[in-house]
Amino acid sequence: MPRRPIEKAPEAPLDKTRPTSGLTLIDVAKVAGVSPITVSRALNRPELVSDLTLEKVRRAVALVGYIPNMQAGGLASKQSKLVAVFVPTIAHSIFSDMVQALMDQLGEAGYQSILGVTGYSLEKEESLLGAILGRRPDGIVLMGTEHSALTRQRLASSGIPVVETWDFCEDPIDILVGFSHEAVGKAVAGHLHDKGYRRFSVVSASDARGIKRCKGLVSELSERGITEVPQVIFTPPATLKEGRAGLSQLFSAGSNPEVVVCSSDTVAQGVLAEAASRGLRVPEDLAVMGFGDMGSAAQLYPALSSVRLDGARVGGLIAKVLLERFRNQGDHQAPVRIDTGFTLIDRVSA
Amino acid sequence: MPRRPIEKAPEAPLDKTRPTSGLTLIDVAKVAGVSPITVSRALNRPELVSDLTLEKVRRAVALVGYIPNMQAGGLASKQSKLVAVFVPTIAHSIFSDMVQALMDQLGEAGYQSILGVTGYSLEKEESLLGAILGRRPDGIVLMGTEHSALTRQRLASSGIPVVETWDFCEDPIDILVGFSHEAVGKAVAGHLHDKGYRRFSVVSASDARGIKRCKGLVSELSERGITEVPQVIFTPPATLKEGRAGLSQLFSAGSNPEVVVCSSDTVAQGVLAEAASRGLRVPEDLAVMGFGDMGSAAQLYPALSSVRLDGARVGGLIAKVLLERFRNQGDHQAPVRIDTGFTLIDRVSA
DNA sequence: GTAAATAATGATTGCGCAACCATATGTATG
DNA sequence: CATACATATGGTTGCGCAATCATTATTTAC
Repeated sequence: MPRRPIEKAPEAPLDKTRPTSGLTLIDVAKVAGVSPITVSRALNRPELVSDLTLEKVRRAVALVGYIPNMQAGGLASKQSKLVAVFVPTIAHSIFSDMVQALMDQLGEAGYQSILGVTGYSLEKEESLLGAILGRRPDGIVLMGTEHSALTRQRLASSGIPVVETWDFCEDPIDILVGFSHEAVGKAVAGHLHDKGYRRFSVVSASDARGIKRCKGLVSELSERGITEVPQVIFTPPATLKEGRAGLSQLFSAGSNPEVVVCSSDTVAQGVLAEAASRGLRVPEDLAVMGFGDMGSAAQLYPALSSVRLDGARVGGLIAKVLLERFRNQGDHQAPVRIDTGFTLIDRVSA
Repeated sequence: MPRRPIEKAPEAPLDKTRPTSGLTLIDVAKVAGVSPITVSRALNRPELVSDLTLEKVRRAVALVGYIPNMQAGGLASKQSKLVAVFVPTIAHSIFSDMVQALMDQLGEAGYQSILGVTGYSLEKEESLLGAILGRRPDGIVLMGTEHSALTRQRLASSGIPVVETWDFCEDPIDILVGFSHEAVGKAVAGHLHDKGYRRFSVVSASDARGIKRCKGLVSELSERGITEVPQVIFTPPATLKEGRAGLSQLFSAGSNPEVVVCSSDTVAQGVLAEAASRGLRVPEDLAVMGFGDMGSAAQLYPALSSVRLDGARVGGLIAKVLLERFRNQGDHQAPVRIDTGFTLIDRVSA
């Protein structure tokens, strides 16, 4: 192993700190007997290099165990190959299918994801953004369309492709891939009303999107002549516990609902559990409607009616749009607004 | 806003062609009227800079909206401030509390996390590692202690602090923070046996840790004279569906268990659902034991007995150990092996 | 009052890589 | 046979920053 004689420090301390990581293009180039830049090309644009050279380089890379330093590459090329993804939470989340699909597909294209957990707080989102912009991500994905003024301003002026998702609005920052929560609320109201339900109630988290769905529901019901909709609104995160407590609160407030519309399947599970513990039959005594159609909804007993969002599809769409943007950098980019829609899933519970 | 005319740059043309990302230390330095390196110091080691200068720099940073380029900083300082976290899945996962706590605490110390989703596959883990090592993370966190030979070799020779977690073994790569799954299996067996159960059965995912728990259970039962333990082993991911199917399979195979020990609370929920659909009373007709004590366990009806792992605490411990390592780089590092233990939670279901 | 220590700032260098341009070699075209 | 023209490779430069050393005020010690 060639030791580099340095002008000072004759007793160079054994660098046990960084064995493999000390390797550079130059080391590989020496072994392969080509110039460093040829090694770079062989790795990044192999079509520009002759088969013979390619083979030599590949052999050398494998021999010395070289792993390119993406920090250096990114600095030189101004591409980080990083996408920042902001989610409210990762625990038991309705977003996880979407995030997983997104990460998978970005990963296949050589992009890695850095996750920011905002805890449903716009302030947290803002401070996280400050930290993450330092990494110069090639793209940013945000849940929802509500952001602080500074967040919006920074994002807009950053020149980085931004995707807002899991909601819909008229004035997105950049790219929009999502669905209307008001429309979900209205659709649920219409569907349940058509099935004959009249005494509605809501147990919902107080996050922006839950509130929107609730408003949509109330508005549609009101058009159908129903104005009394008792609601229990709680602070996220949504857990079974909130669901159980929610139903209890409704009863103890004197409500006598036929159907409880919940802001998530998890909340609905809590309502189901509470109903079971009170000996209520579902849906005869009490109907329950979920949201999200997580895998569990179909498997519960009784099977939970819900609203399917197909997170994996949404995640895939986002990845596709982003990768498209990355490919045509500089070109004029047509604005992208995709409504991913939703599907009512009619099962036993409502 | 008091502007101080400095000896140079009277016509410093703020180039608005590049949004925010074009700004460098030099731009800030010009505005602040100091040298670039002083700006760097003011941001990274403010204690070395006079209050007056600090103020000038801060004002300039805010004025121009400068955000340091961490790629460049990392290249120069050989610190990425990045921690790679490998998880089998992020969806509805038992790991999410741990990951969230880990990310939170690392984030407070200025470290961001990059997530790798391995899908319970050692090959995927290996290929992801290849991609992620290119980022030169300052630390790596892995679920479990089973890894491919190449993964182990690469990690060991990378010189990067590695944490293996959520399991325990005798020969960790580097740092180990976890608990013994065999011990969990034995403890569950002992506990249920003491409560009087004799006809055991298992519904478990086939992941390495689930199998270990199963083995521990069987071994302890065998010491207590019980040799017949029907098992249903399925391929991850674990969902309610697997739980329902698992119980069905047990019955259709002619088993008549008193208690079903499950590899996760989610599976247990599935078993509960299947039991409910068959009109079985829990625990009178069939007892059910979960694993993980996710928030939902206590809220189910009937409340689910389980094994608590306290993921948040584990995540916090990992962050603490890692940050400690980062602080004392170069010094000799004592090996770290932490057994985080577990707690049996006795509720209604078993 | 001078030497020594401290505090505050600046100048230079190089981290590892890709963009850009320049330079060989061939290979078709008339 | 010369001009164009593609194919393959190398040289040089700079990305934005922090480490290292050098320098200048400012204070302290005796």
